[in-house]
Amino acid sequence: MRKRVTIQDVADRAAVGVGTVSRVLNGHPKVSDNTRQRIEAAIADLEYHPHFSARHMRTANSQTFGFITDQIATTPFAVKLIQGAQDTAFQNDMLLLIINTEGNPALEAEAIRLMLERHVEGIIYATMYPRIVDLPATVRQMPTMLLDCVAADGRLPSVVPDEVGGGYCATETLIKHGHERIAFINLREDSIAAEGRLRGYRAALSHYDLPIGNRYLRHGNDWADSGYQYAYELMQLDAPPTAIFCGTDRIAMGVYDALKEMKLRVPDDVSVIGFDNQEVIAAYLRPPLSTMEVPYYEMGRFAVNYLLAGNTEHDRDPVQKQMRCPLIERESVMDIG
Amino acid sequence: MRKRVTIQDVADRAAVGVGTVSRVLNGHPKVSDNTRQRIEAAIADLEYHPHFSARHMRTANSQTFGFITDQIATTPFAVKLIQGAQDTAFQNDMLLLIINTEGNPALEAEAIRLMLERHVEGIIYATMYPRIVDLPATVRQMPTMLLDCVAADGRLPSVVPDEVGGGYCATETLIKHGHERIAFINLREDSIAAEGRLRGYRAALSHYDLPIGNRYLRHGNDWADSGYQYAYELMQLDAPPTAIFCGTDRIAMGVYDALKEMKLRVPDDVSVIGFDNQEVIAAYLRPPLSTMEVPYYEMGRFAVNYLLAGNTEHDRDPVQKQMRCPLIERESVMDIG
DNA sequence: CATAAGAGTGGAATGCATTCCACTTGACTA
DNA sequence: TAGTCAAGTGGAATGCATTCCACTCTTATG
Repeated sequence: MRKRVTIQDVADRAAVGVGTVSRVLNGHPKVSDNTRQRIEAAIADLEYHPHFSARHMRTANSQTFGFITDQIATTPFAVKLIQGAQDTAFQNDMLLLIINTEGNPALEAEAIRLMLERHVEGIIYATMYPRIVDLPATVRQMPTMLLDCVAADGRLPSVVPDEVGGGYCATETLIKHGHERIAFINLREDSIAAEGRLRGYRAALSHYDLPIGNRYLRHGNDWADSGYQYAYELMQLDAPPTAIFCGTDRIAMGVYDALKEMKLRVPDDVSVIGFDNQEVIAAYLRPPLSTMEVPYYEMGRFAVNYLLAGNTEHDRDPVQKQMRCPLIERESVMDIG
Repeated sequence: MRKRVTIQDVADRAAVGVGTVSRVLNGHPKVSDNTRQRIEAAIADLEYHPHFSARHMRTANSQTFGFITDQIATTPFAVKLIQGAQDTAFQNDMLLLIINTEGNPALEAEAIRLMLERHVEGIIYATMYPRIVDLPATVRQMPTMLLDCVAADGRLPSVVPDEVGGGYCATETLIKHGHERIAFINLREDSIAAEGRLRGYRAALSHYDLPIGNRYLRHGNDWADSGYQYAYELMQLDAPPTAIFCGTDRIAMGVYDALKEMKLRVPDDVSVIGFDNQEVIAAYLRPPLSTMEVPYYEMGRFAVNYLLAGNTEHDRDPVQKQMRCPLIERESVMDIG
């Protein structure tokens, strides 16, 4: 193994001082063109690469963000969050150090410690569904951004999807297609997502002067089976709904199955709209499912950009960004009658 | 911002030399208990954290692996690969630096450069479906492991799923349930996965003395629509199959739809078996789909363990590990008749 | 023409943990 | 009792890029 090429070797070869090489490396202005070229040639000749750690002994920036997730495997959404963050970071010459803690507080503390030690320039803490988190106090030592969650004390900046807006938009879309009896099979009642989507559903009904009772409202468990079960239940009502808004695409999957068994066609007999835009489901259901997309990629992007912008006023009034959920139109919604 | 706590501060507080503190930090043996305790107390008091870069100036180990993926977002499998690698790394005090290159060669070279600069102790290069890759020569400078792909020249260690074994097992399972007319709707013909699964299918048929013509064989596009289309086609044959093995769970999703439309029940009329164990589909189809699982998590784990073991004989005969795909039994297969 | 102002450059000091040589002590051996 | 050895310890040297002060030329200014 041959010895490492250092900045001194480059300086020697180009017959300049190390300071000048460093200036070229870091794009400082006051270097003559002639010198710059000689140095660049030397760098290329020697295949010199700066030593990351040596560089960061003097400068604070590690060009690295930490990315902590509570659960990766359970949901496919994680990837988009990570990818949005990763792409944006990479475009800005930053790298992401990723640790998955499975929500285990001990691992979490350890993860933060390791990141602190490596002088990450900021930490993104992402959860796989919106919830309230309470992070170890150690994170306050550095810029931190919450992704898909909010701090218990509201003292950390965060990005979450605009659940209310999504629920509103889905419902309004159905209303604009002439539907008046719109059912909503929501996901687990005790989640932030469920609560927001429900608020949006009600707001839309009320805005268009439709009744907002609980007749057409159900709370499922976000899996397909509850969609299946409640679709049966709803369609057996005296005045069955003409449209069903589902809290997740998986619920919609169950709804499709039930409707098919009842010989009802989507969207001719019943319009269906989902939530999440979980590609593998929504795009391959027949007919393809119209659904609200949660902009995970953009959320990841936003988080990194925020950190990059260096808004580190931790304490007073950090951003609590709500990201709009766009409607992905496919073929499961049509005008009534 | 108060000044950084250094090892010197700790040494002063504990009234020892820096060398001794370093010894405690790194668990070297020759330190008296008394001294060790004083130093540990000082570390705790001062909230001292070693400076990663400084440490790393003298020692080669960066405690970091690089993880490069060609595509993250397109498939939900990525997460498992990442998680398996991440968990295993973390358990061994290593961190993962993750870069997603979307298969763009320029980004790939840049990613490798950045990782080289940071002195990662190894690189894992993961693709989202099994294929042959040709990596920039720069990776040969450090231990490298391929995940779900193989090197064009076979000179890098790799882990891939045992596609042949998976195809064999799926087919054999159906045979053992008494099926003799077993269709196979494979995925895109030109992929390594398709080829392997087909070989396994044929091997099983042949091993049990069943005809291995192409009558029941179709090549789809791995989406649901080809499953839908070919299921119709197959069931209209003179002697329709009694079981359908699908190259992906998405294909199985389409098959289910077609069978339902034809009023055929799964598994009573037709048994179905998938491939991939894509949870959101397989577990929520009705009935839940039996399918072959690709052990992504274990593959990630294997890759890290291999790197950890420090088997760096790049050149001569690197491992080409094939990971067994287990059968996940659900409810879509039953005895014939 | 003297001098001020810049441009360009060299290189010592710096940051922090590790390593290793040299040293002190106390215990044990002959 | 002198001599040997291991355990325990201190601290200077080290690794490498950045920073900043000091210095040398040019070029412009009065």
